[in-house]
Amino acid sequence: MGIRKNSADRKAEIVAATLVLVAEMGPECVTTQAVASRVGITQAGVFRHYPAKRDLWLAVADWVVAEAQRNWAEACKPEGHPVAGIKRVMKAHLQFIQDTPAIHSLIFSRELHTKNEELRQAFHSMATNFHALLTDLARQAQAAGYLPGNVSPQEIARLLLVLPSGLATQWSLSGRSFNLAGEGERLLEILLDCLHKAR
Amino acid sequence: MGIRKNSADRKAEIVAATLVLVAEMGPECVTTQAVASRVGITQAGVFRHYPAKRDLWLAVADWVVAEAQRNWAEACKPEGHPVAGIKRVMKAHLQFIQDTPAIHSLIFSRELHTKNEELRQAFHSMATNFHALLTDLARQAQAAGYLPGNVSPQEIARLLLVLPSGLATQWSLSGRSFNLAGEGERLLEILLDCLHKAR
DNA sequence: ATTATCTATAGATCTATAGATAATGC
DNA sequence: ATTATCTATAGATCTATAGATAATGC
Repeated sequence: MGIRKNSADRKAEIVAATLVLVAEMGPECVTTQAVASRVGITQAGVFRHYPAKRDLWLAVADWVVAEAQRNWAEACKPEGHPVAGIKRVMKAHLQFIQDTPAIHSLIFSRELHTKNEELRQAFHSMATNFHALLTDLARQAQAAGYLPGNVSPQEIARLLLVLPSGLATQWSLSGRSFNLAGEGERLLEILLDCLHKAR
Repeated sequence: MGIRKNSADRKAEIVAATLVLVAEMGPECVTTQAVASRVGITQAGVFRHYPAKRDLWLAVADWVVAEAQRNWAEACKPEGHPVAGIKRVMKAHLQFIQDTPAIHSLIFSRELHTKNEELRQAFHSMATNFHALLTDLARQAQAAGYLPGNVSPQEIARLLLVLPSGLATQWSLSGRSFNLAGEGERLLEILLDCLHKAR
C-alpha cells in the first residue's frame, strides 16, 4: 500500500494535479486515471475524495476563484497614482494566468461548461467581479483626470479586460511561445498611454 | 437504406454538422455518432468519408481557414479612408466569429491541439496571417497620419487583434448572451478614436 | 461495376462501485 | 475504530473495421 495521507491534504494534491494536467493537455484529457497516476494513488482512490468527477471540477473551480480573489485583493490596495492601481491589478492577473495556465483552459472550455452549468457560472461571475473591479478603478482614474471622461468607465474596463484574455488566447495558440505577462504589460502601457492622451 | 449522396456533398455535410456540434457543445463532445445522427447516416458511415476522426478535424480546419481568408480578402480591398479598411476587416472578423462560433472553440481547444499538432499549426498560422494583415493596414493608417507614429504597427495590430479574441472569450463565458459583433464594433470605435487622438 | 450505406462487433477507454486490506489515531 | 488505499470489475462510451446490401452511373 502506498503512502497514506489525510483527506484534506490528498484533496489538495488531487486539485493541484488536475490543474497541471489541464494546463498540459486540456480539461477533457484529464482522466481520473491520469490524476491518480500523477498523485501516486490508484484510479479508484480518487473517488474516495471526490465521489464523482463533477465534484472534482467544482473543487478546482473553487480553488481558482479563491486564488483569483486573493490576488486581486492583494493588488488593489488603494495607494499611489490611480492609474498605478490599474497597472498593479492587471499585472497580477496576467501573472496569475501565466503561472496557472489551466485557468484560461478551464474558463474557456465550452465542453465543461455545457456539461456543468455550475462551473460556467462560477467562472462567469469571477469575470464579472473582475470587470466590476476594473470599472471602479477606471472611474477613480477618470475622476482624477487621468483617463478620458467621454468614455464610460464600463467601456474602459472592458477594453482593459479584453487585453489579458485576448492575449492569452494568442499565447495558447502560439504554443505559449512568448512571455504573456511581459507582452501584456507592454500592451497595457500603450493602451493606457493612448487613453491618457485622448482625454 | 437512407438517402444516398455523392462523397463530395456528404463530406461537406459532415464538416458542416461538426461545426454546429462544436459550437453547441465544444469540440470534445463531438462524437462520430453525434455527427452521424445530425447528418442522417450511421456512425460507421462517417468513416467511409473520413478514414479517421483526425481527418475530419483537418477537413474542418481547412474549411475554417479557407472561409477566413475569403472573408478578409473581401473586406480589405483598399478603398476609402485607411482607418475604414481596419474597421471593415475587424467587423468582418467579428461577424465571422459570431456566425460560426465553432471557430473560437476550435482555435482555443488545447485538447485538440495537443492531440493534433497539425491542427494547432493551421489555426496559429491563420492568426499570424490576420496579424500581418492588420499590421499592414495599421502602417498605412500611420503613414496617412491617422494613427500615432510612436507606436509600432505590430503593436497597434496586436491591440486590435486582442479585441475580438478577448471579447469572444467573454462572450462564450457569458453563454453568448450579448451581441458580439455589435459590442466589438463599439469597443473598436473607442480604441481607434483613442489611438487617433493620441497621435 | 462502382461506391455509399448499413449491421454487427471488436477493442480501447473511462467513470464509478463493491469489497478486501492495511495504516492511523484514540 | 476509523478511514485511506487497493484490487477487481461492471457498465457506458467511443473509434474503427469487416462484410453484407443496395443505390448510382456507365
